[in-house]
Amino acid sequence: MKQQKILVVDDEPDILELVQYNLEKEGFAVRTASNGIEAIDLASQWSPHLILLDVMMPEMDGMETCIKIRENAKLDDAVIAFLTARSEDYSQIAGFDAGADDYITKPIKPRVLLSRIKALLRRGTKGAESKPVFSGKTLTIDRDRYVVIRNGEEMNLPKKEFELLSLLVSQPGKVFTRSAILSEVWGNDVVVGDRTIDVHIRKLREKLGDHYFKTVKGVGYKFQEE
Amino acid sequence: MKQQKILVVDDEPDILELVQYNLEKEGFAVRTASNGIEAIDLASQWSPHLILLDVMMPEMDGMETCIKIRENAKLDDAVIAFLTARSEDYSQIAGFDAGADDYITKPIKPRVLLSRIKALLRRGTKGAESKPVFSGKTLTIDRDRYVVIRNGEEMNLPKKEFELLSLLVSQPGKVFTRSAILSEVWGNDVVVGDRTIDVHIRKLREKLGDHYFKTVKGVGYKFQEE
DNA sequence: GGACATTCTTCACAGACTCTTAACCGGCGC
DNA sequence: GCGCCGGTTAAGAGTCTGTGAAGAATGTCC
Repeated sequence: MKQQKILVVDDEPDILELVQYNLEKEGFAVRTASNGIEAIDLASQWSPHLILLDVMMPEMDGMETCIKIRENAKLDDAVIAFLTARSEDYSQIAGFDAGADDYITKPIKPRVLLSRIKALLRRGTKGAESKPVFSGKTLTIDRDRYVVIRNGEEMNLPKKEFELLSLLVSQPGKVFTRSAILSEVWGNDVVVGDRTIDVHIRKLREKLGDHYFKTVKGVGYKFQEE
Repeated sequence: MKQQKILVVDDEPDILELVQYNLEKEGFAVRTASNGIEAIDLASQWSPHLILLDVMMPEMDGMETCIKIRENAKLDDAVIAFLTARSEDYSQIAGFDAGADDYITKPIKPRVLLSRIKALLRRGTKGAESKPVFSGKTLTIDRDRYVVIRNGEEMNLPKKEFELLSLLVSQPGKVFTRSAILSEVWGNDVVVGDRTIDVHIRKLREKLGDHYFKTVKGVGYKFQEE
C-alpha cells in the first residue's frame, strides 16, 4: 500500500522531533514545518493526507494556516488536526469552523496520538471512497473490489500493477511521466530503478493487451482505449 | 459556474422526490423520469451531465436503458451511475459492461450520494477540461496527451520536435531567436551545434508542411498559420 | 517455522529510435 | 567572387525502452 503522508507543523523543534519519530516508526511518511508559511508551501507541493497543526505559532497561527490550506482546492482531501494546549476550549470551536477535522490536546502521548491519527486517516479515505471506479469502453477498474473488468470478464492484478493501471486509466490519453508515476504509485520517498516501471508496464501489456499502453519516448506512458 | 444537470430515473416516486430534493438543495438542476423510455427521451433532449439510473424498473430496466443511452453519441459525455439494491453484485459487472461509470447502493444516504455525485462530475469534467493546449486554426498542440492534431488528425512527434513546435506555436507570429530556442527547448547547460535547430525545423516542415514555419534570416524562426 | 508461490526489483544487453554532427549546397548582398 | 547564412543529407553517436532471467522481498499454507 502507498505510504500515508503526514505533515507536522509546530514551532518547537522538540515536538516536531517527538512526533516525527513516532509516526515514522509506524510507517508514515513525515515532513515537518516550523511555521504556517512553510506549512502551506510544503502542503501544496507535497499533498499530505493529514496535517497536524499547532494552534500557537509565531508568524501565522494555526487557525489562519488552516483556513489558507482549506482554500487550496488541491488539498480538499487532506485531513487537518489541531494540536492545542489543554483547556483552550474556545480554540476547538474556532478550529472546526476553520475547517479542521479533529483536535488533539497537548501534552502529546504517542499512543493516543497514533490511534487518533489512524482513525482520522481511516475516516479520510472512507470519504474519498467516492472514486471507486474508472471506466472506459472495454476496461473498467473497480477500486472498491480491486478488480479489473475487461469485456465483462473480471481479473485480478497484483497491487503495483493494479495501482499503475489505475493511475493511467484515471485520465485516458494523458501522458504520465515516469516521475509522476513514481510519485503516485510508489510514493515520493521510495527509490526504485529506472527499469522497474517498464517491467510493470510489460506485465500489463501481457495481461491486458499491448494496444492499451502507448509509450511516449523520453516522456512517459499513456493509456488509450482501442 | 454553469449549473450541472442531473437526470434521475426510478419507478418509485418517493425515491425520486428524496433525491431531487437533496440535489436541488445543492444547486443542481434536476429532472426525473419514472421509466426507461421517458429517460431516454428526456436525456436526448436535455443532455444531462449525469444520469442516475435505477436498475430495477418496469418496462425497460436500467441496464437496457443504459445501453440505449450509450448508443446516443450526443450523450457520450454524460456520466451514468446505477442505483442498485445492496448485494446485487452481479449487476455491477453487467452495469459496467453496459457503460456505467459508477454504482451507488440503496438505501440512499443523502450525504454519500452527494459526495459520490460530486466526485463523478469532477472526474467527468476533468478529463475534458484540462487543456494545456495551444490551438490555432488548423494546428492544435495537446501537451497533456503529447500529440499534435492537424485538421483533426492526431500525430506523434519525437520529444525535441514536439517541444520545439510547442514553443513556436505558443506565440504564433513571434520570432524566436536561436538562443531563445536553445535555452527553452534544450536548457541553458546543453551545448549543441548551430545546425541542430535547422535540422529539427526541417523535420517539422517535412511532417507538418513548409508554410507553417517562417525563417527570419539572421534572427530566428516563427510559426505562422498558413 | 519451513516450504512454496507470488510479487517486486534489478541487471545486462539488444534493438529501435532520436539527436547531433559535419560536410556540402545554394541564395543573397557586397 | 567572397562571406554569411540557412537548407539538406546521411551517418554515427547517443538515448531510451523492451526483454528475459535471476535474485530479493513478501505472503501463504501446512
